[in-house]
Amino acid sequence: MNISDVAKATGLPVKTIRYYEDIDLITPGRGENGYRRFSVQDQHRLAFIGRARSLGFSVEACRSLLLLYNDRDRASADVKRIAREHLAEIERKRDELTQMRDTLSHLISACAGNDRPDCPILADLASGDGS
Amino acid sequence: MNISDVAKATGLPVKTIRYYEDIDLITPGRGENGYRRFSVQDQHRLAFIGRARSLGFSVEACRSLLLLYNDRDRASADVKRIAREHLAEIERKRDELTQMRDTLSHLISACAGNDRPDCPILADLASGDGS
DNA sequence: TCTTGACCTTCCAGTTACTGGAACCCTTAT
DNA sequence: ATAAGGGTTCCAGTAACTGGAAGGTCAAGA
Repeated sequence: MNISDVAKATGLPVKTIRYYEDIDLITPGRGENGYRRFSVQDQHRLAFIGRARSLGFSVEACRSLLLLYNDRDRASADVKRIAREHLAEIERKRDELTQMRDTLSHLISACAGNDRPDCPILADLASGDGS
Repeated sequence: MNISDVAKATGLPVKTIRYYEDIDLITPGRGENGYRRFSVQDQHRLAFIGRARSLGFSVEACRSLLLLYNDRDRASADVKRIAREHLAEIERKRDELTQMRDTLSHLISACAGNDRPDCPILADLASGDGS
């Protein structure tokens, strides 16, 4: 399979797949013409990465997860630890966004949004009293 | 005021303040020794930026907000529009994180986390059936 | 006066995970 | 023969800093 076929199959952009090779997440073979040739394992690996990325795992976390995936002697505890750390980070970010959303929607609803200059949003940014 | 004083006053790192000068968000004066000298307005501007950033506004959005802030003829509608667009983006990201959190916490609770190799987290990443 | 330490300066490189584009080669069909 | 539509490499850019090196300045103490 050529790169665009795998791109279609995995939903990953061609550029991204080349990038993953660049950082040694995958090592597809090469044909005589120099084209990358993707095996079923390569595809599988890319799909794995794509799903891990869609869960927000960093590329380095994906690397660790792939190592564990290919390690028949792994302990599920190792996987769980990585996932837990990631979950904690997700929750931290989500809480941060929740806080932003609450503050911002509060300010937005207080703003007339007309052609007059007085604006509680700017007032808050200027004073920082958070009222 | 020197840069470290302003850093203390605004809570922004020294490096960040220099960076903001670099991208023309602020233009502090200079003393004879070449040191930056921050006026009260500079401080005010930096504090404004810091608060806008903490609400997740991009640096470019901060630039727009500062322009509106300094425009006595602004319409609050312009500010509100920027804030609304930003809020929509925040909500989109938050929803994405929520989705990730739900999936991930589901997988984590299904994983024994012991020294055995079988792991629903890896299984899901490999198969993508999302079960 | 000298020195020490804490400031300050600029400039360059690295971070994350791609993405766009240029310049060029290969294949297939007309 | 040529044109379209693959593929290749390499370089640069994104966002918003951050770290570090090399070096100038300032205030205080011996």
